[in-house]
Amino acid sequence: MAEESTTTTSYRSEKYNPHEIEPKWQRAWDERGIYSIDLASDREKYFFLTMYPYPSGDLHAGHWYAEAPADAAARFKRMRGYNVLFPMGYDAFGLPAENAAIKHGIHPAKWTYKNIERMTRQFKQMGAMFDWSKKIVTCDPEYYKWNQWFFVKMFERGLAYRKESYVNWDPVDKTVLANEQVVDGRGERSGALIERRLMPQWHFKITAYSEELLDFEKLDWPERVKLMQTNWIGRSEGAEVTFQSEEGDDIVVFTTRPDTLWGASFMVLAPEHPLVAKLTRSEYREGVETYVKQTSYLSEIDRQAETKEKTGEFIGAFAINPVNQAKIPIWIADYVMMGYGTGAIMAVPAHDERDFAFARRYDLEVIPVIQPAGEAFDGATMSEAYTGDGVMVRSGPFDGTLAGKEGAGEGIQRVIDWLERQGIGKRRITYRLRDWLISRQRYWGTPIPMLYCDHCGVVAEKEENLPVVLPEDVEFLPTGESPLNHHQEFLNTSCPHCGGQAKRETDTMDTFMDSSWYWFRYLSPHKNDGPVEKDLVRRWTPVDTYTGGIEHAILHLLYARFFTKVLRDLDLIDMDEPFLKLRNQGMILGEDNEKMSKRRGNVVNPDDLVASYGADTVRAYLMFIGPWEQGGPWNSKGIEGISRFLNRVWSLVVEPSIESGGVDEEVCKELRYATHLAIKEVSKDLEGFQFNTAIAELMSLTNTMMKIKSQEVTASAEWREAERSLLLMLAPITPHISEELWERSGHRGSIHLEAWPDHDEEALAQDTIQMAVQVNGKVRGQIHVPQDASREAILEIAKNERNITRHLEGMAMVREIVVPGRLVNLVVKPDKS
RNA sequence: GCCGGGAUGGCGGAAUCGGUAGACGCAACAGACUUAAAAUCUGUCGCCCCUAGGGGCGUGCGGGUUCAAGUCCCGCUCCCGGCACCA
Repeated sequence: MAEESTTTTSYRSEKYNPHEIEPKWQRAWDERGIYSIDLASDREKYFFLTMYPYPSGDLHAGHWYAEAPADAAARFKRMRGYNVLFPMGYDAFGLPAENAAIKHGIHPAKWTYKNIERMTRQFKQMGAMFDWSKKIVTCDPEYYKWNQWFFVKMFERGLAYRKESYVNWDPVDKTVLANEQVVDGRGERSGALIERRLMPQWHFKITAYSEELLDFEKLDWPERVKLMQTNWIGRSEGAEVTFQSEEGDDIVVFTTRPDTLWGASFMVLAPEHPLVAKLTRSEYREGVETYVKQTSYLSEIDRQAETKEKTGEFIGAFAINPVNQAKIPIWIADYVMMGYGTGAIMAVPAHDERDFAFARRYDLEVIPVIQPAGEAFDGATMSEAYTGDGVMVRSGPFDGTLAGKEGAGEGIQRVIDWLERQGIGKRRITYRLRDWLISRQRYWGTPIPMLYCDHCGVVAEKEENLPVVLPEDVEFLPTGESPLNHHQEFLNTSCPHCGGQAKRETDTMDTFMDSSWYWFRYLSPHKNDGPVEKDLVRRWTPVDTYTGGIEHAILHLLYARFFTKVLRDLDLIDMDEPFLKLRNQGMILGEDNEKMSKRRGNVVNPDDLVASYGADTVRAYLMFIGPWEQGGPWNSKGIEGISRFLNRVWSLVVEPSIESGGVDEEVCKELRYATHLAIKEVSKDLEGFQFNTAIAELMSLTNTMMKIKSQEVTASAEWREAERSLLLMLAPITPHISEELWERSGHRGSIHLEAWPDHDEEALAQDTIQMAVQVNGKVRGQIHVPQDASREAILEIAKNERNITRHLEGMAMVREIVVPGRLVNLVVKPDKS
């Protein structure tokens, strides 16, 4: 840096130099420990949580966008007097580490910890107030031990179980993939066509909590997130009805439209339905088996992709409709899913679009049984299914009953009651939600602490033997197969019950397990006699505010809610919900308004930005760009504006005023008004995560101060108040420059330990107010009236305004509207007299 | 297909218990400072008409309610997100 020949002998440079002050204050804060939290303090707690990142290796613009504004919001809470816990950690298990191992021959652990170190350093450059003494790293045995402990507890309670399940199998990488890792039917990594395979897999019984998970009563969450979860859980009310095959086998179907039972003209079973093999007649067996085989090859994704054409196969058998003894053909078709309801449906083509399409394709009967007024359906000529309300017809005892899903639900309820009385059906609620498949055929994850003993069967590892440590001396095969399958020492062990030979489970847990309870662990990251510290949990949770990306609206947030309820039922905690308030930030886009990607070359690198502008400018610009929930495109010119703003604040405080203008009482009063208006607005904005408007307000206050700055004014109490307030309000947003200027303007102690300023409503009272005057709804002039002017007085002044008088000429008054503090509207019409 | 969210200057965005549209910033233009440029400061800045005082139009499109509509209602268009044969 070039030496400037300044006249001052001071050690400090008079120009704003973030590269000098930012590292200086980061060190000072660290040394003084101003952000280390006392969890036992009596002050009111506030748990501010942001979603911990995956340690990919570099803090990118998206991380900054997620964390810097969250840091500002957390700092604001702290200045408001709360004892704020704002922790950070790493979601450190997962596929990329394993891929790096296969590709570059570096061990996942080494790769991960190296990344964590680098990212932590980058986080510190941001100037965030994370208390790093609470850091957790999920791939550390002291963390994942408790994943295993929970797993065993859940196994003991029947909440973790093993069953055959269809999975996305990547034949090249020889592993199961999550649905998100399958793109257009191909493996994300290998590009291979994904197959559907039936494999024994561990599951968590999240469906046991379906109903409770639909209750968002206590939560201040975005509507769309609640809605997405509600849709995902997919509750449907209806009935189970038992049909019978001609041979007397019970075939149970689920329907939400029992009022259409009399219109069932065929039945469809899922190809995997257990009765298919038994019911199929020999002359149809070949066709049916071919069809079943075909569908089994299709992954669920392929099966869903073919939404247009419905296919199926008649199995040669018939079922008896219990409501009218009608004999209807039984088909199999892949549009019926084994995983939902009972895997069997009664098909009512007249009143269901899918059944209708199927019926027309295979020329099956269509029997209308719901008839809206003024129409007469004919099954043979109907061109589409009728799904609306109407009167039941051809429905035996129910003819004439109003039925349907929309308004008149009466028919449905009455039919269900009747079915129950007849003993052929019962009321039933089904959910779309499936149990959580937690097995992953991977290395870099928490080992599932289960064993397979020749004598005792499936047994859980003993608590004192936990953690089941992931062996480090493994060899990664280019096939992508988990090295645990070949690690003899890990694989072969003894049964904790009988002591005999046993094999370990080699699957590891889905990483969503780690993130389902991590926030509890921040309270006692190194506790070794239990997963959580009960006293601290009672005192500090639930989390008051949780922030993160909308992409976790369903999975992570639903799993975390489920886990909280499980922990409650295990008597570990006493709350129902983990996160009281949720806010989602949007996505920061490239300058071309597209998602940032290396391929597009529109990536902005925060390290470079910090190098040219300093962290404070980057923080503030990310907050200024637009509404936080909305995200938006980066603008390399836009950040210049913030840079200018901070330079203006700097010179406002540091540079002496050369002008002299005399103290004007009016000017001081206006300054006080501007200060208190800013305090009021900025407080409101930060409370509501409106960082962009908060900064706009601070800019306005700065502009006002710049305009009136003079030797005399800067000596006034109003100026000192304005300057002090400005710095205090900037502190959460731009912590370094605020601290530096706080010190330079003669304050002692850290600004970050100061209280947030309060506004004085009296300072906002004005003697005269400006009002717009409209004539017939168009603004024609402005008037100034005393604060307490009466309606009559206001009208008097309005009518005498020059331009208004002109517009009133030759007009007759129809109506006079006065909106206090806002405007006057004079409604007139041409005077005919 | 179904369910959400959105559309405001050249650009990012303000303003929604209906009450002066365009705060704040970017870009642009003009001026001051400078030999010059950069930086900085001052001013202009929705479109159109007008010599001025002013006036017309304007928040995706078409209607409506109202003294008053970016905001409420009805009908569309386009964009973004979620779910996708869930019986």
